Amino acid sequence: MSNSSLFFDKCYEVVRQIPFGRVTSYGAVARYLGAAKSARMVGYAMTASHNKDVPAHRVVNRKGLLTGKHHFEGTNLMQQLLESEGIQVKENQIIDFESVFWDPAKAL
DNA sequence: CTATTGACTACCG
DNA sequence: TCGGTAGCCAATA
Repeated sequence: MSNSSLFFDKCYEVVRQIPFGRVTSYGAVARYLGAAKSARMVGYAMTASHNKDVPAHRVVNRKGLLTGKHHFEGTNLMQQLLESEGIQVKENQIIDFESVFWDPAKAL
């Protein structure tokens, strides 16, 4: 059952609500959770999200850069997943990032 | 207990 | 425009 008292689990819930073909940033999630200064914690939570049903590949830094791709299997799995959703990625950076950006604060 | 590290972000020159 | 630095908070050694 959902222990939403944990900051990590809150991150998972938000990330899980990211619609198909959209992405968001660590800071956006952190800000939505009321911890704008804890963007690093969101990324830290993603490291532990391997066992959860969390589309961590849809979460990137505020520049649209795939900083966490090294945590996925292989070397380009994260990019491949994004491209599979219709998101163009070049040099570990999402193209037209603003267009695919999904803000939880606005959507929720 | 302190020090180091990290899937970040904002500020400064 | 761009690179470096500081602040941030939790986990790990």
